[in-house]
This record gives sequence, C-alpha cells and structure tokens, in this order.
Amino acid sequence: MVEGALTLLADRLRPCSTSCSVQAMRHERMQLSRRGRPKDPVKRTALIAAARQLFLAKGVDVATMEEIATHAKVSKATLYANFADRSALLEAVIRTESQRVTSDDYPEEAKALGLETTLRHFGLRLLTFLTDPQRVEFDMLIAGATKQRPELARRFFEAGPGRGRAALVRLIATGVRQGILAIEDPLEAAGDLLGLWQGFTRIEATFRYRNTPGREELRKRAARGVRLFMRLYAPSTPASRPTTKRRGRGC
Amino acid sequence: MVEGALTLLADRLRPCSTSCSVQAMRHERMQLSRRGRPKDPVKRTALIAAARQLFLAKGVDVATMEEIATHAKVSKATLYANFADRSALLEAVIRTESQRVTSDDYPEEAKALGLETTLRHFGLRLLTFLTDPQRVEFDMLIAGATKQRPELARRFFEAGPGRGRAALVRLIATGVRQGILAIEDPLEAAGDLLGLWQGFTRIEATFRYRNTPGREELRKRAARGVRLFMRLYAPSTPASRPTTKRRGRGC
DNA sequence: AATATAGCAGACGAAATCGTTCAATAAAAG
DNA sequence: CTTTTATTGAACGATTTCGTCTGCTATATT
Repeated sequence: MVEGALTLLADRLRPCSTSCSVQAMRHERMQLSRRGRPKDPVKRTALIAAARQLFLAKGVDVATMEEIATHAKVSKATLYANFADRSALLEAVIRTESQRVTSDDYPEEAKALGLETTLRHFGLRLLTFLTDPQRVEFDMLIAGATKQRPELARRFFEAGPGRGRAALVRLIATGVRQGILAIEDPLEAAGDLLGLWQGFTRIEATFRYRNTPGREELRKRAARGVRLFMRLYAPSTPASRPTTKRRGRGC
Repeated sequence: MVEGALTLLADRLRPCSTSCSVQAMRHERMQLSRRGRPKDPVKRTALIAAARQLFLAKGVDVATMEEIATHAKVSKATLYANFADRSALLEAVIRTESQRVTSDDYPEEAKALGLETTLRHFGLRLLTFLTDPQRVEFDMLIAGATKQRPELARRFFEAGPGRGRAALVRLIATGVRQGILAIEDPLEAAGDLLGLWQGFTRIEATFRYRNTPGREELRKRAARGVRLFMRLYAPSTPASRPTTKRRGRGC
C-alpha cells in the first residue's frame, strides 16, 4: 500500500496536533503563518475522521483523496493544504488513533473493589476493545501500513496494546504483593490472562467468522478468564504446588 | 481494496484447479476447449505465486497486473487469459493458500506418544504457523479482502484456523474420554489452550513489535501452555489440587 | 483599513493502469 | 497434414486519479 516514501513531517505548514486549540496555535511557536486567517482545526479533524472512515471502509489505497475531501465537507485544495499527500494523511490518522488510549489507573480501582472484580472490568473493557469491528479493521490498517513504516507500528503498539499490557502487569503485580496471586513473572502471567480472555474470539473476529459478540457474552468471557486465571495462580497450600518457583520459565 | 464485484467464476474458460495435470484436464469433464493446445498449468501456478508474492509485498491494490505478469515471466495477455481480472486472481491466490492446510490426524499420535506430548507438538506447530511472518502478512491480506468477500474469509477460516481448532477439540475430547482431562466443554477449553499458547505473541507479531520468536522459544511457549492447561483441567482429587502430578515432561 | 492567509469550486495536465486487441508463432489434437 | 487453441509482445483507447493551479470570497491579524 501507499507507494511513495512517507514524509516524516506529516503536516504541511503547521505541525499542529489534532487537538490543538486556536489559542494554543497562537501562543505556541508558530513562526510560520501567524499573520492571516488561521487554519480551521475543525476541518483538519474532519479530514482525519473522514480519512479514517474511508481508509477502513475501502482500504488505504482505494479511497480517493477527492472522496475523502467531499466526505469531510472540505475542498480538495484544503485537504492538500493540510496534508502533503495520502501518506501524510495516513500518518495523521494513525497518530490520532494512537492517542485514544485504552487504559487508565486500575490499581486504584483494585484497592476499592478488589483484584478479581477489577480484573473482570479490565477484561471486559479489553475484550470490548478487541472485538470492536472498527477496531479490528483498524488493526488491519495499521498492520498494512507497517510494511512501509515499522516505527509507526511500534508507536501504535506502545500507545495501545503495550500500554494495556503494562497496566495489566501492574495490576497483577499488585495482586502478588497482596498475596492474592502466586506469580513469578507478572509479564508472562499477563500474557496468560490475555490469552484466556481471548481464546478464539480474536481470530474469529479477524476473519469475521462470527458476528461481534454481545456485551453479555463478553462479560462472561471476562469473568471466565479471571476465574481460570485465579485457579492457575492462586497461592495454593504450599505443600502441593511449589509451582512457579522453579517451573516458571525454566524448561 | 479491489473495487469491482468479484466474479464467482475465478477462471475464464477452464475451471482447472491449480494442481490439475494435463491428463486430468483431458479426461475430466472439459467440454470446453479440448481440442487445441492446452493451457500450460505451469504458467498458471507461476502467476498465482507471483501474485501472492506481490500482493503480500505491496498490497493487493497496489501491485500492478503487468508487474505480476512480468514477475511470472508470462505475458499480460496470458494473465488475462487465465484470470478474468484482479479479483479472480486474488481469489485464486487465497484458494491456493487455503489448500495448504495445517493439521492432520493428531489423535493417532496421541495414542502413541501420550496426550501431553501430542499437545506440545500441536502447540509448537500452531505457534510456528501463527508467528510465521509470511503467514501474518497473509492474514492481513485475507482480512483486507474480506471487506468485499465475506464468504471467502469464511472459507479460509474453515480451511485454516477452523480446521486446526477442530483437531484440537478432538484431541481434547480424547483426553477427556481417557480421564486425563476433566472438561465439560472441549470447544471452550480449546480456546483456553490456544489462548495460553498465544499470550501476547500474536499481537506482537501483528504489529511487528518483536522479531519472530525462534524455534526454541516457541517450543517453550508450547510446553508452558500445555503445562498450564493441564494444571487447569487435570481431574483433581477434590481435596487439594494434585495438578502437578506429572508435570515433569516440559523441562 | 490594510494585509495576509484560509477556504472553495472547478478545471487542468500528467501519469498510471486497466483490460482489450492484433498479428504472428508454438503446440497439441484430429 | 489441418485445425484449434495458447502464448507472446506490443500497441491501443479509456478511464481514473493525482496533485496543482486559478479566481474568488471569507476571516483573521496588525
């Protein structure tokens, strides 16, 4: 996809982040073009949104620039005034998407509601996220764009899945400190939990083999994953299982 | 991707499967075009191979038909003689890929080597399969093509992941019958095992966050997944959990 | 008010690629 | 042999899309 090399400077004149306000634009270092009529940030975001939608719907290389502009109710000239070319637009889309981050501070919730409940919430949120059709398609988009731009993929992973994973690891570590879990390597255990949550659902979603699971089903899956996870890693009566101690990774 | 509607008839005149031999072509019901010079099956497969490679490398919509023909050392006219259009070519690629199936008869192996060992083999094979970079890219390709052709995705799923899953389910069911596993729903349990095998690796592979894991690492993952799975589903003496009974194997 | 830029609509040339066609040759069947 | 089809290379028209540009109005700064 996207033939040419991508410009590292996503934007034309104003390297203005999507969320920047007009005031911010004025006061921050905007040496260029401070004088006349400022660019309308609304149009920019509309363009990104339209591009996102059409990239997803038709594919990055199939969606027409004109189409995108029309869809954003903006002239094509304005599109090109904001983004040098299709690649720049794609990068903006990905960058914007990366900023919609997933997770937050679950450790606090954990203190209030208990680990298991928090994990169930986390799982539900994660599964909802992972099975969201739009999300699935976006993953494809990213993965496709990755061919030309590995570092974009990395950034996306770190902003999205990686961050979720980190949160999960922290959560698990908390449980370990509290003695609720007996785990040697929280990172690996996080993988286990994720896996238990996922099962086949992600693959099924990727290939559209099933319809998107409903909320109730996801809730069940989340709960089930936590149950199994606890069964795996509950600190047992020490006699029967020295489990993760020696066994953890070594084999 | 791939704008037009796709012809269900992938081929132009001769609905000849990729592997068909010249004799087969003559003797099977080939009412059409039995007389003159037969089409060269080699060219056909070369075209599919070239298309596969270029679709993967550049994206389905970016690779040029001319390019593909050249790459296959075939004239463009011949390309169009074999495949009505790009979509037909794509379908042929996917269909061919679907025929490279994964799994076979593991239950037999299970009888010979024992369930756990067989599961480890299965897991290794599956993980190798899932993390193979080419495979990952092909998944993207499929997922992309899915937008226009849901039924192709279904077929692909059933030929690939679905078949693997079915094999795994059978394997687990065998274990249940033998009393090695205490499982109510083998399908769900298969999802668990798959999840334990996967952990984060698939996501990481999708986003190229890590390099493809080496064989040894995959082996460890496979073994670990089986170990955890057995711990989850070993028929326990209700009092404690003697899970670890025969945990020795993995190391 | 003067100035400078944003935004729009539309037209534009340039380039790429599609899928077809043609005449000539190659290979198989009758 | 003749007939029939495949294959080739090249050229073809048609179409699409790109990215630019022009004339005009709108909206901001100074």
